[in-house]
Amino acid sequence: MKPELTDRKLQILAAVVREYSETGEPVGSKSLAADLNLSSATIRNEMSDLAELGLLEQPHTSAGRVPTAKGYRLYVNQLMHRQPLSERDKREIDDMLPGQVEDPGVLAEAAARALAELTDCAAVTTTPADDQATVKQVRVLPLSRQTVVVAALTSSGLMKSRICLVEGGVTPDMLEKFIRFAEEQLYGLPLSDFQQGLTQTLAVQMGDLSLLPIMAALQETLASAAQAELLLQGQSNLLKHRRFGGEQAVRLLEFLSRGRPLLRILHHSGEGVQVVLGNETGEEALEHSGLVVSPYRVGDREMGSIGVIGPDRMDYEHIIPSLEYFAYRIGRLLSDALDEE
Amino acid sequence: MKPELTDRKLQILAAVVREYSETGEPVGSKSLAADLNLSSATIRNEMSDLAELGLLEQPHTSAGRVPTAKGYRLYVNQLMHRQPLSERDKREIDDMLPGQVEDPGVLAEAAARALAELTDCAAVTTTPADDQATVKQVRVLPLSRQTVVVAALTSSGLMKSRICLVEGGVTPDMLEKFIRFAEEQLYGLPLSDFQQGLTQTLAVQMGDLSLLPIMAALQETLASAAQAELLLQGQSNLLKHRRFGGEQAVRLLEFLSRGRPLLRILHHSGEGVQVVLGNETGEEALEHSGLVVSPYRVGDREMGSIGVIGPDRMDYEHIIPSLEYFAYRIGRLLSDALDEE
DNA sequence: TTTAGCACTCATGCAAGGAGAGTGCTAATC
DNA sequence: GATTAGCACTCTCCTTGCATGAGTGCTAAA
Repeated sequence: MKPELTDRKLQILAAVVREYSETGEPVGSKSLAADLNLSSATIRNEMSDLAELGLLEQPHTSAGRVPTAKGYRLYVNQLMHRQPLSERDKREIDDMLPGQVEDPGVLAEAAARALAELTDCAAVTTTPADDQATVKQVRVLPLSRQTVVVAALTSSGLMKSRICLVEGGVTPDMLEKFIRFAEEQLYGLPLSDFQQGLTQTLAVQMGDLSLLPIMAALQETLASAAQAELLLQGQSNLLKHRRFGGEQAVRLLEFLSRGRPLLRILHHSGEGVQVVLGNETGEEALEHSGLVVSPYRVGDREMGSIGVIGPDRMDYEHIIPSLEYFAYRIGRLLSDALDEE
Repeated sequence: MKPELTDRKLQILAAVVREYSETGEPVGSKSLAADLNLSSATIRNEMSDLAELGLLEQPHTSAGRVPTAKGYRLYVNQLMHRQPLSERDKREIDDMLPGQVEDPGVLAEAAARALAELTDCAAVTTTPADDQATVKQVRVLPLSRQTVVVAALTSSGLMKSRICLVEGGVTPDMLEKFIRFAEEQLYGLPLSDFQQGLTQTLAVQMGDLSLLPIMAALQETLASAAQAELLLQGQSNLLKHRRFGGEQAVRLLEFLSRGRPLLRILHHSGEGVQVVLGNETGEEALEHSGLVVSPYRVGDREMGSIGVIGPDRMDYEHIIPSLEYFAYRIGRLLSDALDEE
């Protein structure tokens, strides 16, 4: 039958996790004896119990102990206490971000770059995307004889555009008609309305099939405005961590560059800062790695995510508050740009 | 005194390069004997001469020979004959690229991704950027109480925008005034005029300092439109090549993500497809790697570059024609979008 | 319940030895 | 005079054996 999970056992687990995070080596009983005022033998007994509980494991018979995923999870959820960010740290982060948002994509990229540098891990952000945002402005600009550029601005401050080929050219008449239609019928509609191909319907409604290609381009533009893009930085940092050797590194980088599966993980994590252990995702490529993820929001609307990807034994106590601050700061900057309080 | 560089020596050099490219192992005299209808002893003599000429070298006394940078350069310049691309290959490439340009950035990214996948190396493209392109259209769209979005379209089909904070808000009057000014004074000017901060001058010319922030945003927008962006794909492919182990891989990836130095290399390479050997660049991070680079053009104007980054012993004979075709195709697609012939 | 002591288990590092690949040189051959 | 066969020599790489040391589990004493 299972041993009981006493308070002291938890303390020992925490100590093992901390030491293991620092050194990356299995931790033995002796190295903890001093810290905890107990003999190594006592600790050995306790560790043996912890192993039985599935919280620690041994790489081989005569090595020290290493926390299991379950052990780590327990630590992260209950044992860890976050190290608050100093004012200095905050200022450092502020300095790495733009003072105001000139372009949401640029902001997201700067944030990812800063976060990667700060944590020595890979960092990922999504560009702000909100399919509840609405169509704010639409413009159609002639580019060449047979092409126009369709541009759309959303209420979330995102500007997107598409080049659109119109066989036979475009007359000023057509443009005006299109713009009028857009103003009357489309302004204020949420982007989510444009995910599916309702182009046809709209074109018919417009009563002019020659505008179909422009309508199609506009729809694609709006659809893409609702789509979050993934910005990845600091992949090379991952290689520095001994944890990712050979095969594993290739798999991990390849996974990250695939984009979609990573997006899914970002979306599925909940409210505030979340720790996701690689093993828990079922993704083979994420073995031995961990993510710390947080959404950022404008007002009470989730606009995107920011996250750190590193070895599962990264320094959560420090990274979590940093990430939290990043998310807060990004939200703040975006809100400022949109005049929202 | 130096041995003469006979025809047969060149043949042997070529054979060494080819075999080395395939296997990555130093190549011995025996393995070439069969191919060239000579005894291994003869080849040994010749190889010894080639070593004296600085074209081959030995990792250690009793290993086979490896081409030096000089040897590789000679091979690339004179000995290699490109393998023409099959129609099938061309179609495959066509299928991986969009059928028409909807957005230049998307095209560049798709090309990089396709190229990386095809070559199993890293690939890089720059977004089209031409500082001789001109200002085609300018728009200012109100976003919120205190912000507007300044958008600009260039003659090269690039649409860029910036969010711009205007303390105190913006009146329709101001907007109209600004647009009129832009239409009259700025349309047709080359982007290169906006690289330096001539904002002040223009604002004074405009006679209304309250428009200064908008003018500044416009200038930044136009400056950024002249700036090529770097799109990198397939970094993880590099790790698969045994050539990049440990330290070297970190340095290389880190170098790539730095961006600027890579841009410099892309810009400095000449007319058509160029092979750049890492050693020749003086960049330590590029040791053991090679680049194949080509500009792509619209009309006779260079708009950007596309390149492959891999181990210096990559398969140039195949990669060069592929890259050439990519460059041709990108140029073609862009030309189509701009109605140029 | 805690601790000291001890036998036991493995990973790791190092030295020695053998196998194999490839060379350079010399002398024979075409 | 160029080419080739033969051979001694040099190095790397792999294997094996052995010593070392960290760490454990168990038992018996405190």
